[in-house]
Amino acid sequence: MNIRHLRHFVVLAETLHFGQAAKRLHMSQPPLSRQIVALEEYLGFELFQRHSRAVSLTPAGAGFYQQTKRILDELDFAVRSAQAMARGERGELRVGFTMCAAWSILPELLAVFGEDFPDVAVTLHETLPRDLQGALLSGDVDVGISFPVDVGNSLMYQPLFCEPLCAVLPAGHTLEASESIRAEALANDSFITFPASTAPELHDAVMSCCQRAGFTPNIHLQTQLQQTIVNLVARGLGVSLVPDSMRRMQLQGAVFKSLEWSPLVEQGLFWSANNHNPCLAPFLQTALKRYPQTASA
Amino acid sequence: MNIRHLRHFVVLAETLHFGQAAKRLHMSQPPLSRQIVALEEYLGFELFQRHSRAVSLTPAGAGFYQQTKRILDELDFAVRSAQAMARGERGELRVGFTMCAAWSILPELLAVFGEDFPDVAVTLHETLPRDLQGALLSGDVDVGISFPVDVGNSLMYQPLFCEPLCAVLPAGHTLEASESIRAEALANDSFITFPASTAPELHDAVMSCCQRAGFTPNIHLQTQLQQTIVNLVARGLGVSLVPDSMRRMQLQGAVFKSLEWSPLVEQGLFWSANNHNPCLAPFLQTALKRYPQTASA
DNA sequence: CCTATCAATGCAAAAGTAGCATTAATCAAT
DNA sequence: ATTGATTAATGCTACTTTTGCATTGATAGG
Repeated sequence: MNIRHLRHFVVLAETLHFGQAAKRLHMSQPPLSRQIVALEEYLGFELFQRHSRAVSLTPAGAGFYQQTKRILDELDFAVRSAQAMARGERGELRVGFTMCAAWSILPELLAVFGEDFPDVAVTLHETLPRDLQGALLSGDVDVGISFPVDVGNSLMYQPLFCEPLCAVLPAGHTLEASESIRAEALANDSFITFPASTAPELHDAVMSCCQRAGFTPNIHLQTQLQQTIVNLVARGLGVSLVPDSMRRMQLQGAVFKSLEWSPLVEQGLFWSANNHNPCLAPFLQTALKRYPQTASA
Repeated sequence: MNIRHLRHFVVLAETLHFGQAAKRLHMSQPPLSRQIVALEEYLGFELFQRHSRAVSLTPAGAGFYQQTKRILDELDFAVRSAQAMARGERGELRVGFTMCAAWSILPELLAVFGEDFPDVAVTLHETLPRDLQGALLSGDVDVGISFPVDVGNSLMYQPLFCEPLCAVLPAGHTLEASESIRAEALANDSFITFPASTAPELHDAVMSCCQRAGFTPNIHLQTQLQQTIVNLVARGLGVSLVPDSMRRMQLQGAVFKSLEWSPLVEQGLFWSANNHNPCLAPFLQTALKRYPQTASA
């Protein structure tokens, strides 16, 4: 039994005329007759009743027609669906990201990707920057969004987005009224930061910002997440320099101030060169389309 | 694309080893390789990743595997189901029957048939004896259960069951206490009968019963159905002779009495010789098995 | 560096499938 | 009743596909 046999059978069942069915199948009538006979012999029962001048379905043939038509449709759908999966237009994509990405580019990336590829199911995984590399290499996630971290040779990186730092102060701070401030003005404040190992690149940016302003920050408290830092600042426990996108976190008691000068902090996409999830390429492409890279580092 | 391609693909997707898959498919390894390549070329994407020493499914291949496996299972089921339909073990059977059959052999026939052929959906159609022939010839029903009526040449008949008549009297009738009665005793009662055209054979039986007893029944009321006759008798409107199986109609006010002599009334199966419903033969066979015919007219 | 394992390829035989021409059967119109 | 037209089946040959055997190519492990 062949798919062709079945397709021929379906057409014949619909036309009930060997000649016309053969025409619709772009073949001559004799082979169609033979195909049907062969199918009947394989199945072990008659599909059609050959009356003198007319052809009609037997009851079993009619039942088989309904099933066969449905199954052929499902097969066609399965083929198209698998082809879409191969093109990455359909499937699953697991995205690992840092909290900072969640406050900056992640929502926009997901919105744009979801518009272009509505049939890709995206699973989100909050990840600390230092865990991202392992998650990518072990295959737990397909793509990561984070500050640049040390990449092994099988990990790829594509920068997407740069933003300055901004200062976050507790309400009532002497600088609350200023439009924008200089980092120097915070030289005597107590700082809330995070361990260098959590996000080296961002840590470097904060430190270089202070160094350029001629002071070493007076570190009072350390935590992991930027959003925790903002929370602590809001409770009056110190000041900090955080990525500008953290402004979106509108928290009573926390005031964000632009810096007159700040290094740029970069975020981008990481992925494993060994990952063959076909949804990965479309995601990278969509991300680049949304955040075009003018030739820079 | 061929069903064989798909079956080969499914086995390979399960073994992930060309050699073992080929063995399970009772073929050698090279044609299997070629089949898979051909399938991949037809589909337009890779189903498997060929690593140095291992074979693994691509994401699209994994999706296609699930669909394909399900579809092949459905196809196998459709084939078996259609084969069962061709054998008459599955399908639909429309049974036309008279009210008298409903009171006598129909329930037993349906019970026996339902046990042997649980997957045949039986549709019941109450029919007046005179309408049965038309329903059979037009294909509205597949088989009829009735008294023998005039059969055309394309209508087949198989007798199944014979039963005597019995008398039905209103409660309080002078014969109420008798164990069994002679028809002569009803010579002066007013009779409730039915038109000869409704069921000629049964009508003949009633008339011949009275004739043999030496009287012509004094017909007071006529209706179509035996059950209506019994109802009218129960309301004291007369007496009647009805098939013995009508005793099952236990109606207050109606008393059934055996006759010391009665002609036998026959019921049997009718069907059209042109009807090719495969469920018909199993039904006839089951009926004959339940009501075996000792060689008689 | 060699060997074992596994998938791919070359090639010839076999099987299956197609089309053309023709036959067989039956209905419709003389 | 006879003829003609229509429709499905059959005979036959050419072509395509599929198979198995033998072999090659590639790679991981000893």
